[in-house]
Amino acid sequence: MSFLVKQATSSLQGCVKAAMEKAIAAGQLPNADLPAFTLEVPADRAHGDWACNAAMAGARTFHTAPRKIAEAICENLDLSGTYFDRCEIAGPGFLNFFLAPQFWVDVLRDILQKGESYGRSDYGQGEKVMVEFVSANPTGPMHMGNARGGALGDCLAAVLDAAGYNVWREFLINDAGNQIQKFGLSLSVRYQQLFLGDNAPELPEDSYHGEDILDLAKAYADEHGDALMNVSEEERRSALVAFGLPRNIAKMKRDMAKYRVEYDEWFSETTLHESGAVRNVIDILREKGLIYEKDGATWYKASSFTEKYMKKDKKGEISEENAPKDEVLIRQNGTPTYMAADIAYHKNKFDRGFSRCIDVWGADHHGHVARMKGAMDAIGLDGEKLDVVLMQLVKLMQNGEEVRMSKRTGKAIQLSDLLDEVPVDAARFLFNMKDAGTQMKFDLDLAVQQDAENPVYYVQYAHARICSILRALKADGIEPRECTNEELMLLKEPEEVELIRHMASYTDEIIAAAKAYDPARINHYVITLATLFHKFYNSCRVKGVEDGLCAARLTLCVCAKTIIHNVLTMFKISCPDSM
RNA sequence: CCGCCCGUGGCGAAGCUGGAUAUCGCAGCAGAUUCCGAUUCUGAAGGCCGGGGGUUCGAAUCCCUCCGGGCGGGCCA
Repeated sequence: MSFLVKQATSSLQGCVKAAMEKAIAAGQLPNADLPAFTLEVPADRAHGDWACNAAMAGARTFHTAPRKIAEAICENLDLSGTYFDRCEIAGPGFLNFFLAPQFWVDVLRDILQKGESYGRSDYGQGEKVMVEFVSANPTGPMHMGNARGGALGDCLAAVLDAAGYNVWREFLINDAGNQIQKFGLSLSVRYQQLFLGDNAPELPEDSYHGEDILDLAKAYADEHGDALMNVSEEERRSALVAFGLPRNIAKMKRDMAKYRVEYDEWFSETTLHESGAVRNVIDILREKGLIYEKDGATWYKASSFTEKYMKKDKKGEISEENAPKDEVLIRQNGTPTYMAADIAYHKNKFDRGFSRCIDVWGADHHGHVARMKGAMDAIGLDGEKLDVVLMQLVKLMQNGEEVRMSKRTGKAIQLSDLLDEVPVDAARFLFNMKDAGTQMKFDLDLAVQQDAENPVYYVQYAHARICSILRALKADGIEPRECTNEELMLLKEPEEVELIRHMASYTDEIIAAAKAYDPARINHYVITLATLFHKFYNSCRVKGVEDGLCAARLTLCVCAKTIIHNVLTMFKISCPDSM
């Protein structure tokens, strides 16, 4: 089912078209193709509820001054059967349409009737989409970037769900490959250092220097003593990995749970190697003649596939410096690369029936995007169905200064540290304040602030305030009730109409956020909703006004409460009745 | 060198599938509560939308170029 705003817009679109055709038939406009035009909500309320640029857009094709066209359209306009009651011509030739009060009444009824499902739509037609996000390396603790990725990915998934997609949340556990080798090596060195002191080997530059590695080595030593000092290096590493990896993964799961992120699946990369899926994609590429051997390694002829997804210059070419390269899939030493595993992983996703896969990656992976999309084409899938949301990195700020985070120094700010200091509500809301592509600063001081400067409190306060009003009136024996049209039409103060207008656009806003993969839009939306409610509250009284108006305003409160509740619940943020 | 992202009042941001007088918050100034929660609201002040060029009826928005900041260009992931 379509929703009211959409209904209003499309009916208006039809009316304007019909009016132009009528004007042509009547000879008021020259016979020409109808221009493409848009309908939008003007910034200035004096310009009506909807504005149309058809007259200006048609100036060229009709060879007529915009205002004349506008007059011709206006004269032939039939608004009966729509929510609009009049049209004005303004400025250079804008057609400004004004909604009849019945529209606002129906918006309120719509919200009341849909309740918790208000905002949901069938835009996505139940299409199966996967959002893979965070997928942090299990060799160490999760950091601030993962905190942003977690909020972003989870909220994106929530928005897609509300927009009618069938959404699956997934975490890829990179429990295989090079970084696991490095993990084993690092653990082994730390373990030996516990027993050998200065005689122990040193930790190589490019291994993991974090404190967590030392902690794991100690934990092993506490439980099993020096048993691993007398075995081969290989055996020692694999024992330590077998000990450390499950602990790290369990910690990631605990952290994500605390962060209120629930995955449908934690997918293990190892299964791709064990099941032969990695070998399988290489075989597929080999059958297509896309594999060759060089320098003892196995290469995939990636360049022509990657090229399709790279930005071309004016001449439609890619500069030499940036020319796509072929990729190694199996190293000289016989181990598959991340590229090989990732191709297999994405094939696995599509094989599971997802028609669209969305990956949330750090911006430092952007070079990988064109390669992965190209690889999908190469194995006979469709790279266009893989969407990557690149997320810029986060700077943690405290006292106006950047708090450095570095895995190397071992003094990294971890996700679990953050969640000890900052309420989950605040973290989830603040990390979803900006579009993924924008660099962001996370202000620790603001996040723990319990006042209106902190947007999540501002929004929660609006909800608590509405609940308080409802309580106060209930104490007087007044409860929300069904209102007549006449009663609801008493809501005509500017603050009331602005509030309803904004509430009417909620479903649209969710769809827009889903289309743009930008859940932060909903945070902005709900902040504005809270602001408009506070403005209404300050200029219109609910309690103590005459019965019909009181009932209507109570309805308005219930509707605002419903939407704030729906947004906060969707984003897994608590929605207090009092604070 | 090449590529990706970003640049909007003192600070932080919204607006970016082109529309009318560029929006909001913070800091600072002036105000509002006998009354539903002041964690709120009202008003004034503050702008060559990084610079320049182009596209057109119209550009913060699209294109080119330059400047400034972040990130990347592995048989790392």
